[in-house]
Amino acid sequence: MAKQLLGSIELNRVYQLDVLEGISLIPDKSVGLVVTDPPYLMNYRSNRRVQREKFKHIANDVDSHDLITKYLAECQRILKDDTAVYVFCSWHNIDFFKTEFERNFKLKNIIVWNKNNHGTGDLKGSYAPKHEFILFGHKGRSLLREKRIPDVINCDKIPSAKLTHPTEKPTELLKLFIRNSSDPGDIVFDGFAGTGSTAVSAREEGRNFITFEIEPEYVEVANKRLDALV
Amino acid sequence: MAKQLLGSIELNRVYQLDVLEGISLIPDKSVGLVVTDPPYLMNYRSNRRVQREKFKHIANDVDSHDLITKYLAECQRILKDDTAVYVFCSWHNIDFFKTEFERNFKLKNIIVWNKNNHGTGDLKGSYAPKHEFILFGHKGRSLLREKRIPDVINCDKIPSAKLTHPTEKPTELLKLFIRNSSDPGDIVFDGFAGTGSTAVSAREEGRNFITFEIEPEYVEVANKRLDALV
DNA sequence: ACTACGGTTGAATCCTGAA
DNA sequence: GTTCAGGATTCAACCGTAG
Repeated sequence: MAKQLLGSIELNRVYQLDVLEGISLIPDKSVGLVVTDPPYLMNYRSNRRVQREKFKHIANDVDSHDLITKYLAECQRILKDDTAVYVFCSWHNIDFFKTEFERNFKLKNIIVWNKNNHGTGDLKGSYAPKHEFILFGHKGRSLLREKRIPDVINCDKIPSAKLTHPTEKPTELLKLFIRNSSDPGDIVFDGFAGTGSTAVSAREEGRNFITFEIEPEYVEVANKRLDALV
Repeated sequence: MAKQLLGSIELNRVYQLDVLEGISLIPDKSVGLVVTDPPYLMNYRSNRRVQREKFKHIANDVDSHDLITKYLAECQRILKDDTAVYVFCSWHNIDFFKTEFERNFKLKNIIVWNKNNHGTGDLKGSYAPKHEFILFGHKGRSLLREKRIPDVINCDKIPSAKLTHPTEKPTELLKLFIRNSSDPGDIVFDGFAGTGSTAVSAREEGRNFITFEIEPEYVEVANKRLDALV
């Protein structure tokens, strides 16, 4: 297949690049959808030694507020008019993420991803954590393609034995967002690619993608996942 | 039954009073739990004419940020040490409510109330609204009484034909919170009583309550609901 | 195609001890 | 004192296997 270019960026690759460096190469108003899972800024540390030893620490997971601010502004810049944005986050920093999101986009929903299992946490003093949030909004006005879906979505998380990244999101969920807010051939962007779940989802739904990931190990895994699709 | 007093406040009544006026009468560190459903600050107006004509406009529903700020500080003052707080809110102002909540309490969860039916809203451009949030936290450290419950709670909303107040919450949900974070005989506080759902729930769970409501019509309904219990 | 049962897990938090 | 890192702890829900 011939290489497709957008400015100096080649489509349908997982670039090993710092997110702000990479995104600066993308022209204004050129991508059709953003689906992204940035660091939650909560200094995540898995409870399980197996997980701790299996994965690197998550890059930029603390004190990266400024990175998120700049990232969202850049997402706004590169999106075409009348497009959609999906940003994963947890309740711990929902106030910060919502504020930054609303600087750039019209927030339409805080979607709740209701997971099958609940986590650990403060077992005696708190409810069992079972959800994550997805900020959903528009640049301009974007119509949903699928029939109406509620803002609480039940979706199994990936069994830990199959995880390739500590915070990997199910492609089932990502593909739902991609189908619902883009058309075949559109360019989907994710600046925090991890092991490429957004890229894989975009490919499987017949969309193009531009993705960056800073960790070389994850880039390698992402490319293997993509190669396995062909 | 003999009247019980807390300072100059009589327990187990729905007072027709401005919330800040009323709460100022409550002594420091005297109540055991706060479960409250303040105005969401979103200029609520039902889409349905039937609903619009059935209910008065919600008092204090816009430009009451300062009221919420003062209210939460007062809730902090009147709570005993090592107690819990539940504050309903919607995603539209979750950033403001979270910030104000965290000024006064340790936020432990953002509980998602997953309603059975979804609402209307922007049919083509947004996901169907199906949830509300409840900020849950501690003053000091409060242990939950029931076995572990996830932070996504499925609970039917009250059918609109049976609503006595436009934003009435199901007692099933309120009673769950009351059982989980207080003991029989404790005083449950709600400064935005509406038609007395928190009062009814507290009574049914064998707790005492202190509640205020500014709208005389709703106070009357609340008292009828309470009388019907005896 | 069922249920029963034991093993595993979790974007976590608490607690302890060191710096 | 205070912060910080690392190990221990916890249990409802899910998974796989066996019956």
